[in-house]
Amino acid sequence: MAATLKDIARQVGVSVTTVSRALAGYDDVAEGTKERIKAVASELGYSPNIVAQRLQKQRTDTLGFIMPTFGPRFSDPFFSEFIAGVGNEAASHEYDLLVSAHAPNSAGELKAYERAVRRGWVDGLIVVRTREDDTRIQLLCAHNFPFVAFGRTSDDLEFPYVDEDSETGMRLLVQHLIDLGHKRIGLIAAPSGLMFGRYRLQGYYDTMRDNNLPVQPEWVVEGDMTQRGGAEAVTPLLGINPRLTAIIGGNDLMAIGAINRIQQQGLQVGRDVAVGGFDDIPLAAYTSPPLTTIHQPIYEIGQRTCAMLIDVINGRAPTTPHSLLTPTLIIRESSGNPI
Amino acid sequence: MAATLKDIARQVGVSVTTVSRALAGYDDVAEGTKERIKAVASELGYSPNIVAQRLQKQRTDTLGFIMPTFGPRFSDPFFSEFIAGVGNEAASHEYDLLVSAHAPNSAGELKAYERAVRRGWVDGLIVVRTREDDTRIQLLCAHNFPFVAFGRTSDDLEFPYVDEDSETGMRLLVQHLIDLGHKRIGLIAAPSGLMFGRYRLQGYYDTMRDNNLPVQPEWVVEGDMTQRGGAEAVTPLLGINPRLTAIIGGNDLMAIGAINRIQQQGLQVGRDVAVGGFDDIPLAAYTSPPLTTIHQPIYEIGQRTCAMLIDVINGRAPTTPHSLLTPTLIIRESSGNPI
DNA sequence: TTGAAAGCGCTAACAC
DNA sequence: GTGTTAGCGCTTTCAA
Repeated sequence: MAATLKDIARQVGVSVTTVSRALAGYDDVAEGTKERIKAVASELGYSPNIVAQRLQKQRTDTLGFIMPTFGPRFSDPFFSEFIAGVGNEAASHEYDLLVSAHAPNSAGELKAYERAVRRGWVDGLIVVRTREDDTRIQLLCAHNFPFVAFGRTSDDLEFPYVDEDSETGMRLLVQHLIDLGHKRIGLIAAPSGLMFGRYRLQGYYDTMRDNNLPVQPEWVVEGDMTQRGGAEAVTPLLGINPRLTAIIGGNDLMAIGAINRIQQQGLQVGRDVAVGGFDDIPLAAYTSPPLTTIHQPIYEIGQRTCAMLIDVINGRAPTTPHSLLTPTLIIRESSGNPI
Repeated sequence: MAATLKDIARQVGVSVTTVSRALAGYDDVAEGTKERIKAVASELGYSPNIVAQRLQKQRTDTLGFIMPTFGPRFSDPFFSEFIAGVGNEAASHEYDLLVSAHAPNSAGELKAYERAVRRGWVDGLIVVRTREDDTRIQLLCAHNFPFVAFGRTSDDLEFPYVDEDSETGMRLLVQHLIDLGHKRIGLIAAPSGLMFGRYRLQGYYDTMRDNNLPVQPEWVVEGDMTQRGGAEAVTPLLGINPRLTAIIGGNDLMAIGAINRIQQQGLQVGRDVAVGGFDDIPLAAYTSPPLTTIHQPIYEIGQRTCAMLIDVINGRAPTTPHSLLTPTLIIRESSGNPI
């Protein structure tokens, strides 16, 4: 099959060692030999066997990413953009990216992490969608395994992370709605246990309180982060009397589901009910009406997380082990005019 | 760091070979020895070094997937769902999935394929979004490297693929619109060069012709597969006089962009202009109005492609080396009522 | 300037 | 039953 150092050595008539050194560009190889070796190497279409290199170097130059995915028909734009960011950054440092998927909190998920830690198939891991009491992170910390998280946790473990300031993001959005005159604002929250959901929830409560707007418990409903979940969650919210004048989706997907259901009920989004989202997925600009939302630079976050991980792996202390990005408010039509 | 066979061997007082065999479950190891070895192994938290195993076995148990992605802010639901399908199938066969991303037709892309072929870091590759005159496939065929494509090509190379029957899919959609009374139907086509775009285009032309409906050249405009592309492409289409009564997006993303732009022009989708898409991404059911489209089971396609690749790698001839899936028409509101 | 030898961790053919 | 030996392809001392 593929040519090896041995093949080249035989053909040129030198030792494997010399070939290795010639190709590695050491300058203790005679010019002539080097030339011949290089010629034969390219003639044979040689490239080093990466597995052998890795065994010898005792590192894999591979990063792992275990996607926490619900069900099969899963299609969260977050992941494709995040992977693109991580992947491109990894590639630019000559790292590969190993991807797998497991349902969050499942036995399979934790096993995948354990295997990653023990079997030395990746040099480090990227963890996303952190959870309160996150067993993945506890495991990684306990084993002192290199990783960087996108998101924080509630316990007091010390680890490097990148996160967006969801709380501030949500404050921007809620305040925007309040400034438009809304007082009864509902929220479709992320499933409890997810850290970012918690921050978003906090931002919602705090902003309402700061504006002296009491929140009724039934104004907050949990959704499963999908359009369908958003649509289903909005039904009870619309049944509330007096009617809510605004509804926030804990992410854009749920906001889009909510818009759909609101319209099905014969109400007009942006006039009868204002809607806001969170994430600013590419589609958000193209819904009808276009979605007011909070923008997070997912692609850049992916890059940054990846760069940080590579630093960690190479024993370089990241310049900023905890980086918190401030999201921005994108006002479109779904939040409507002042009332 | 991680425990090795040698560590266990030393501690138990046997040879590395015996340990290897005991752990592999061979029955030519004395019960007592086996017991002790297993005990020490688990005590030490041993798991085999995967890189060493791979070097020795001369296979990586890893599949490669190089995503053809345009620009950074890229977020095609197709990919996340496809990866999930491939990844889960791979995992169930104990294969890993290595993912990277390159712009289609870029130099970097082809290099990535060359490296994959030469460096033995993956046992096989998955190729998607096949193109006419596809250099990736030519390369893979020339090197006899195991791969399976999602999509066909225009040349007569023989290779295993899974594909959806885009032509039939498009026929279903166009006929549906014609049955509703439409005669002037525009199309936002996929970029030329993409095989699936070609089939879809063909399905469009054929169905129009079969219904004796002449097509004006300006009815067909190319878009770049994104919402933005769809929105931009729709502008010239709307300028046509007499106005088109229906517009088809070459994929759902473009259809969604088209809907957006049509509405911005003050026209009502499903009444003034019917719109159809292609793919049935999860969001399609939640646009306003919900999108009439052609459903393809991306997740299953991913699984199937992956399963086929694993067969190929293991020298099993796939039962069906060319599998063509028939898509189905999903009628929602964007195509409107009969006119 | 070059080569022999060892070793990364594992498996397997072949003795004992 | 168990150990010895060799080898996967590569890098890296250390001697020549």
